[in-house]
Amino acid sequence: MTGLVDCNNFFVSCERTRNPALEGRPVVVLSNNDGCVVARSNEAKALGIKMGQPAFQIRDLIDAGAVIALSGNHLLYRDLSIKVHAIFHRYAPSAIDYSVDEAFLDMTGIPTVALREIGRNIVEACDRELHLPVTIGFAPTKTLAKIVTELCKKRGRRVGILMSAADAEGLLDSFPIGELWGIGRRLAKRLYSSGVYTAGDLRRSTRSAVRDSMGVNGEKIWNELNGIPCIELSHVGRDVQDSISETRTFPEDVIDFDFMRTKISIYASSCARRLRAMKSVCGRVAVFMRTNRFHTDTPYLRPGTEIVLPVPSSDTQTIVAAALQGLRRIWLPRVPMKRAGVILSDITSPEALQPSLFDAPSQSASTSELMRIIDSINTVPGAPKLRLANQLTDLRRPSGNDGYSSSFQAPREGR
DNA sequence: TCTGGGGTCCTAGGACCC
DNA sequence: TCTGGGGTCCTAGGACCC
Repeated sequence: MTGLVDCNNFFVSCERTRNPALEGRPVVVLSNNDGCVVARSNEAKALGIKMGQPAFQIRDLIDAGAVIALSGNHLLYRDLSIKVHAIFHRYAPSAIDYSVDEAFLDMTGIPTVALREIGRNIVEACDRELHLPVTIGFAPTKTLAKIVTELCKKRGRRVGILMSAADAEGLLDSFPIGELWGIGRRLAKRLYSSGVYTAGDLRRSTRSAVRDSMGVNGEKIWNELNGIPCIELSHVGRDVQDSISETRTFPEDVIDFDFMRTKISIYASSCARRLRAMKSVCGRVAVFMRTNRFHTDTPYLRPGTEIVLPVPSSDTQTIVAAALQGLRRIWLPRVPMKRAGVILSDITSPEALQPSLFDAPSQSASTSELMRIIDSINTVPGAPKLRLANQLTDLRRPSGNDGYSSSFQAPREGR
């Protein structure tokens, strides 16, 4: 058996731990730039507010006080995420952290009576210690556990158990295909057109038909619905990630190269700092820009490129230089850009590094020491105390919500 | 007028190897 | 005129998740 434990309306619940007045009221948490809804209380869901809905579409409700809209406080969410996962691990013999607010629990060999007991203990501990509501579903596979948890939430229950896939018939027929784990908007649309509307419909399809139309992932979902566990979470709990990125949508379109260069430099150095925190190096630095995809009167452009470093590195100066080299390559004069970002990939540990036969190692002992000292000074969250000079152009122009002071008066380039 | 951010995985096609 | 087969690796794009 597998358990899935999931925090209810996580970001909203986090806010409620700090402000009990939010209890029982329609609350949403908004994304960067207060752009769209990324978390909703049950009361907000009841008003018909959708996940990802643009904030301007519910502006009237907010202004009228019918909905409380909060900007995200991600330091708080991270802190509570760590604490709630610690509770999951305390009560489950083996837990795999799956997301900021979810974990899968390995319940192999646990008797049914103990399942319910463990489930209740976790729910009560999260309530008592953190005031965070959680829901738990147990089932023979991860996909079925996901379904059980979702149905529990809809029915206001906190613990649910599905002993075998054979018992799932009615459950699956009531579960819309578009809400199934692994089925997104595109696949759902295709499935509707072939007459598959529920998880039950999918399970009654033949394995080969599912394989042909949905590939290996579809086949895995089909297996899991039939009680055959086959989804491995290879990427979770891994010590190094595949990629590190920092990307932003700007409040206003950007045409100014200096402004864009400043932003790319800031994103790249932030990625480099996170890379060093993982004690890793990267071999590739990608940079991209996007025009506004909602403007139908102009073409949607998304130039991007990738720089391969001669020697993998975690040095801020090396990574920023590569990102800016990429930016110069893809820059389009006079084309307004709405979004941009930096992605580091080909991440390895420096010990595993194969040094180049002919080139001098790019990361000397002295730059490593410099980075160590800079990181130790920049430990406080928010705007770093020490940064590269090319991040110090005038930021009075559109700045986005990245923690950097917009009133900072800085020397122009060359000083 | 206003529309998020950080990830992973799969697939198809091209380049290349022996 | 006729021109192999079995692979790997890389990349871009698409799809998905929370």
